[in-house]
Amino acid sequence: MPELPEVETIRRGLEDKLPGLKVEKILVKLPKLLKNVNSEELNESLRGQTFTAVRRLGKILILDIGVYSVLVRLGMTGQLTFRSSLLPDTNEFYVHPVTGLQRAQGQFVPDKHTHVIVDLNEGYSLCYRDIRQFGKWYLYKTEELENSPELKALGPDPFGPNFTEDRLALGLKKTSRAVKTALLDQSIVAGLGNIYADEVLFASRVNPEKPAKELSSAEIRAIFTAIKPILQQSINNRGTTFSDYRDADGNKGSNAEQLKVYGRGGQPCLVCGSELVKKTIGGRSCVCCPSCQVIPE
DNA sequence: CCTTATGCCTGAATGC
DNA sequence: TGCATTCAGGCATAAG
Repeated sequence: MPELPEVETIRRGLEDKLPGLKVEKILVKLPKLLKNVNSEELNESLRGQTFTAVRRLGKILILDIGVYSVLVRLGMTGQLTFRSSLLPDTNEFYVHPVTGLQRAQGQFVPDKHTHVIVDLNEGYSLCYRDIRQFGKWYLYKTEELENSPELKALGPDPFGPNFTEDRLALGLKKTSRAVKTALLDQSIVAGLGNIYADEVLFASRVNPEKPAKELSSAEIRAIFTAIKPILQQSINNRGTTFSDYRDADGNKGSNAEQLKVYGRGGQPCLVCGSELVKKTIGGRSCVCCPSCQVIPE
């Protein structure tokens, strides 16, 4: 599932390729994906416009195109890949003789789960594939972006200037929900999903079930201190691929092998050897160590 | 205002 | 073998 590191990896991949290219036509095969615009309006607004930048806030991808910005939420299984129609649909590693564009093994090929194809000039295209169809697209004028409900609802991005220990403490101290649930709340901190929330809580040795408002200053400091390094490590590894996540070139990330708790329920804790426990907190699965993640002094 | 539950979705894994 | 059930979870929305 694409969380901050996965979305950032996709962003970096697209940033290398999209700026300067023009939108020629957008084919939307799953209309419900578009939340505040229809297919016709999307085409009328963006046709002939040029990509200028690719940004990210939390798990939201922002494609700046002319005076417009497209917000993309990848949901659970969304994939956004850049491809060239000049390349054959094979799974072989391939370098195009003219463009030099590399096509890695396993790169995405359009299928029944491909819901949007953005045709660009130069024979390129941007493809959106989403098996579970939880993704959402929005269209705004860039100047109106800051007033969009989707961005206004976001708390600080961990790599942004507003992410401070005090700000995190403020968010956590106001809710009685389990700290695990609070870390998944995008209005408290934007970008954590189930994988990295579990990893952060393990690294900070905090009990995921502890009500957020009862956290000590030391626990909040530990959580704050853990967040950026864990996300940065995953970005360095190009994200975590369990099943569906792919980067902008269609490649998997390699961070799964670095995970300490997520996906390791029933296996031994890498710190103390205790059996890691999988439980449900706030309706979401959670893996933690019953002996490491006690309430520390 | 707050928290919890539900529905959206498909495919892999499991059960009989 | 095949069919039904369960699970995965980001997030909007309904319900409590």
